[in-house]
Amino acid sequence: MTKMDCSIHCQSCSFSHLCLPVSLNDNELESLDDIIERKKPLQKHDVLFSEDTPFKSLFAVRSGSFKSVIQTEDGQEQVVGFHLPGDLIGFDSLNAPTHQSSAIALETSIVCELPYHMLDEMADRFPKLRKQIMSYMSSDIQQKHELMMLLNKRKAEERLLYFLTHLSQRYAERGFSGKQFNLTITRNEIGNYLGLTIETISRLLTRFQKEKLITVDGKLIEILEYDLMLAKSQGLHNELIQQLAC
Amino acid sequence: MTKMDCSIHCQSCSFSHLCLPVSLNDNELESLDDIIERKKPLQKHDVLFSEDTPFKSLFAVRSGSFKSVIQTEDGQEQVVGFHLPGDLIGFDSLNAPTHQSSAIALETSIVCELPYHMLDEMADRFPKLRKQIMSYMSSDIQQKHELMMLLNKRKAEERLLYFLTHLSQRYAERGFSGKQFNLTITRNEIGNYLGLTIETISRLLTRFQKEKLITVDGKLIEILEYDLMLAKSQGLHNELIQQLAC
DNA sequence: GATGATAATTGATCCACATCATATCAATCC
DNA sequence: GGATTGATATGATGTGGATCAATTATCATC
Repeated sequence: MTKMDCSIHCQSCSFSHLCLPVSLNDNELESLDDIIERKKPLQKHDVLFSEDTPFKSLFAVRSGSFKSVIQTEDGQEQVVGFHLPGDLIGFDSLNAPTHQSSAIALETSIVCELPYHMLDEMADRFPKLRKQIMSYMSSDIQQKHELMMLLNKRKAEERLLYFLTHLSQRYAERGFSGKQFNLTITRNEIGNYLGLTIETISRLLTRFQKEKLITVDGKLIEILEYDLMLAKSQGLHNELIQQLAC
Repeated sequence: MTKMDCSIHCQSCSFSHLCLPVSLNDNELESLDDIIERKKPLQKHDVLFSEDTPFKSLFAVRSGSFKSVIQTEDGQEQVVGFHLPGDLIGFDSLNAPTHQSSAIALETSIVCELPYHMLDEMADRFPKLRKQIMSYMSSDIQQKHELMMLLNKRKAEERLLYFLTHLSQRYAERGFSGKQFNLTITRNEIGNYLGLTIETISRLLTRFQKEKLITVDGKLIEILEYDLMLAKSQGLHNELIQQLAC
């Protein structure tokens, strides 16, 4: 509260309904707000933290977007997540000395830093905060299960359709347009995440456009047939998809 | 404490060092022990809970083993995890009305039931317990990241070698032999988990045996070349593997 | 020990996607 | 403006593992 007035607060953040504040009362929220450190903006490709960075904080995305990547033993990269405003980053490293993944800005972005020792201490005082954190982690685990299914059972077309509809949904939840958005990630990163090559992503985007499911203009994507795309992404048979179209 | 004396306790459990008790003092442990409900043994194929079951408890494996599976939209099954003694099951459902996966016994097994509302309440009184739970969930997330990498970047041979060495390691941690063990899972379930077909698993096991990496006798596996298998599972090139062998 | 049912092996064929090879396009920098 | 670099597109070819098919173990039950 002794900070400069120009600093930004949870109270004024348009994504607080998706973030830790969601379950806190005014009093609790103020305590949380007090421990949060606002950082200066990161530029595209800036590394928020890497696997060498000592684990000291979680981060909440205030604006922009990030990817999380892990390094394989043989030096390759695996994208394990994309983060939009309101998302929390760092849950994979709570019991480790250093971060267990790297977080890299996909565009100019702002994060809120949550020093973990303070958050940890607050979690003991505010049961609701603890529950909220555990709730996030639980959803995270559940989503990874779905992703396992996607990678194991779905073919290229279905994976990319899932990715696009899921992203659309996340944008919509945040008050952005879910129908039209700029990809802040490259086709390479999408492919890496989905276990496909850039060529496959490129070919599929072209095909989806021919099929009038989406329009593509460089990084600008427009979703034309959300319901149909969602159905197709779930491997539903064509007959069933026909029914849906009626 | 008013339970029958014949009931089993955390204090006498040989896997407590891997389970929630690990960070608790005697007093705390007793409180935890008090809320735990011991259940009668489950038989092979018994369902501990399914996706219809209201979420009321976490479960700790006391003996035996389980698989976790999720149902896809189109009715297929996806195995998302295997659980050995000391493991906790149910972290994917903390904020849901019902379980988000099913847990099925792979052999005769015993679980300890941890009623979640009581565990939740205890987590507020015992910071160490809370930290322990969050620590588990964090590791869980981290492991799923590794799994994503495995599914996206590794070919069939590497995936199965990872599975075998990882399983070997987990058995060893629990005081079982890591060199020789009975698979409680079918080749079908291994394939399902690793995104491969049963035929591929079968062929690879035969090949590994010819290459003198393992011996296979039905469900009995013997690990002959752990280090080599681990190196191969990480996609290290043959030259490098040669060096390791020297 | 006969009888199904379930799990595992093994071979032959096929195909979805990777890989390889170029070409195009946009952005940035002298 | 031309050169350079990184992202994208698209065609030709190859292959790892799926799929299909048939056989053989293994296990449970009466």
